[in-house]
Amino acid sequence: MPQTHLRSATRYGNRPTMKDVAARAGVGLKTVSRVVNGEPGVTPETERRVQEAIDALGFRRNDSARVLRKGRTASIGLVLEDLADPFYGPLSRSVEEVARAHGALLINGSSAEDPEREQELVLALCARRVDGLVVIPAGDDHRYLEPELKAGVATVFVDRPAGRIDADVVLSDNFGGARDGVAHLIAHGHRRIGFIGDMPRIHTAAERLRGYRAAMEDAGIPVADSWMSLGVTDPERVRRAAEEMLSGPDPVTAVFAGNNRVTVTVIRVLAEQTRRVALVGFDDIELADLLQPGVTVVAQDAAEIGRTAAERLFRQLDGTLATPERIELPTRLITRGSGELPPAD
Amino acid sequence: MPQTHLRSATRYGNRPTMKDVAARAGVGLKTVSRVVNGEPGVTPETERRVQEAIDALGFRRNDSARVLRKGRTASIGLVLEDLADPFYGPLSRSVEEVARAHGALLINGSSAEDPEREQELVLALCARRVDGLVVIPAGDDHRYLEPELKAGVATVFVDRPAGRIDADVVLSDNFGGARDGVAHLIAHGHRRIGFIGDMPRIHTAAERLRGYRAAMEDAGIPVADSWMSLGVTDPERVRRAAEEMLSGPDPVTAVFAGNNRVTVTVIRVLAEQTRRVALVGFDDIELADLLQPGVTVVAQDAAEIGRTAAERLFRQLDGTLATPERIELPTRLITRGSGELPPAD
DNA sequence: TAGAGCCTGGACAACGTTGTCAGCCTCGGG
DNA sequence: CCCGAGGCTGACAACGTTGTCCAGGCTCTA
Repeated sequence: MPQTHLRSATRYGNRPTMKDVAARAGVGLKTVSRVVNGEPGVTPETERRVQEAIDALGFRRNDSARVLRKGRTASIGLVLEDLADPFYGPLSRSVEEVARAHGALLINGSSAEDPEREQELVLALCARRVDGLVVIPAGDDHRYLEPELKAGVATVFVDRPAGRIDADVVLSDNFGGARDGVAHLIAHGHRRIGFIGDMPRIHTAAERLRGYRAAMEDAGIPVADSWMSLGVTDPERVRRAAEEMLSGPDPVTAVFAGNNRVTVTVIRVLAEQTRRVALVGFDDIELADLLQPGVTVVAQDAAEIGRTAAERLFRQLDGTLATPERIELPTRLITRGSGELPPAD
Repeated sequence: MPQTHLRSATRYGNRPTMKDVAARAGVGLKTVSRVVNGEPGVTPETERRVQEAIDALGFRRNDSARVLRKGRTASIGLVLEDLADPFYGPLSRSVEEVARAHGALLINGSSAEDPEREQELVLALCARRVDGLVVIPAGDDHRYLEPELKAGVATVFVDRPAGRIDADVVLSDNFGGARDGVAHLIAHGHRRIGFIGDMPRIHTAAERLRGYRAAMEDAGIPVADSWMSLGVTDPERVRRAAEEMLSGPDPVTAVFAGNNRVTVTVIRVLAEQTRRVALVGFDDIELADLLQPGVTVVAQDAAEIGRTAAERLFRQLDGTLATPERIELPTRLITRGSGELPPAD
């Protein structure tokens, strides 16, 4: 009995289909479809019978089949670095809100900062025929997306620009934010200011470093190599880097931390110091105002970034958008104490 | 020209199909399918030709069609309360890790603690024919899931049990955790201990309240009504509640905070007090160790909860699982200072 | 050298839905 | 009373893929 075999091999649990509903209600297939989709042209009486059959059988429309027929999936993909990072929670949430407002579901995945995994994820999402993609890129070459773009998959990059393709990107003014943060320290009398950041191959890290250098140069302060630590990322190495620049021959009186994880580690190190060292961090951290002293930060608005990106995505889908653009959102310096400490030699 | 009209109405951007690839490679449709899926029985030479055509056309398999044919979607749904809540980031991430290990994608949505929205989301996921669901319930009646369960959708509830249906659930030992936390305060000499928690209709909140009462009763301490604040959830009201129990006629010397949001607000309130008030919070919070004093908490392992739930989900899908079970994970008391303060009257 | 068996490739149906179109039935007007 | 219009309804094909099954060509052995 090939029929039976086929069913057991390809299905598990037998879900009722429109055909089953039609049979039970004694109507045609298409009539069921009309009722399910709220299309006009069905007698109230017929509709009632169909609805009854639907409820009795526990019918649920199969959206895979629907998608196959209609072309659009009403779902968008979000590829980010790590959902466990507090920066991405609100971002993801705001993207979801916008998607919901457009009747779309959100599928997401974490790249774990691995370019290969990013590509794998993005292509899996494309295979699901998501209507659009919001990508926080891990890699720096996105030419693999060209066929998708050509096929009409709306795409917006977030936090960092796409590599080697022309696409929308929404990001913070990393350069300006870092420059302002460092300038803030300079304004409070600091001259020996340390910088701890991620690998400069990451766009945001490079921009923030550039901001640091610009602020120093604007103030006419030459930067010692020992003040900069680039590419350290795990807490242990950040800790060592911080300790070194605090105890070297030319010790810093203030530190600019390149991202939230670095900031947290630096706070721990500073808490152990007897000397009061000023600190400004990029990215806000929770409870920053409750620490002693409060932590001064350059804050990005993750929710706003996500919202902007998602809205742009749907405008691409509406077709009301023309050429790719780069949208830079301002950052905000939040003073809470740690950045206003005077230099202590 | 109905053909043209159909295409423009249902598709946007023309994606190549296996048929197109087959035509270009000069082979049959099924041969392309074999190459795409790595099935055996294709000459290396033929495979090369097919692969070339795939690359040239930028072909990407349409998983909607595949799903329609195969029955399984290799995707699971996660419905949680709010991705922006720091508890759910790690949870979501660990569910995703497990899904990835099983070759599945994760679709997620936030219910915003609204039962209707939860149902809407869950049903949308079912319409997508997700293979399984991990749900952090907002509502307390999940009978609407019965047809889905019967149809074989694997389902695991997290953090709170399902309402009115029999399903797997993975949660923390909320009762035991709260009891231990309060007992810890009692052990440090406190007798007037406040409790601030969410609405008792939420299972976790009710259990934690029960733990509080049990610890007090075990110690033979009668509880004054003015020590308990139930159902407050927004920061402003939590603040008022905390201030009241601190300044009443029978002021508390310690507070047990029922969840992380409450804890944060209580910390702010206590920081303004001259008197030293002890605090133990349910749920860990970031940087809790850097505050003065460090915040003692009853910690849940969000990642472990997510992992456990997801693994159980896939075991349901393997068919290696029989009856629904309730899995309770232990909590961990982390002492950091605030819970060890002596009573100060 | 013939027959058996294997390997490769392709034709075809089916998955569940929706768009198209044609047929039926009813109702109102001539 | 008949005809046309318009409202309901259902038959059918198509979306892109995969499972089944068969044909044809090859190799290997007796």
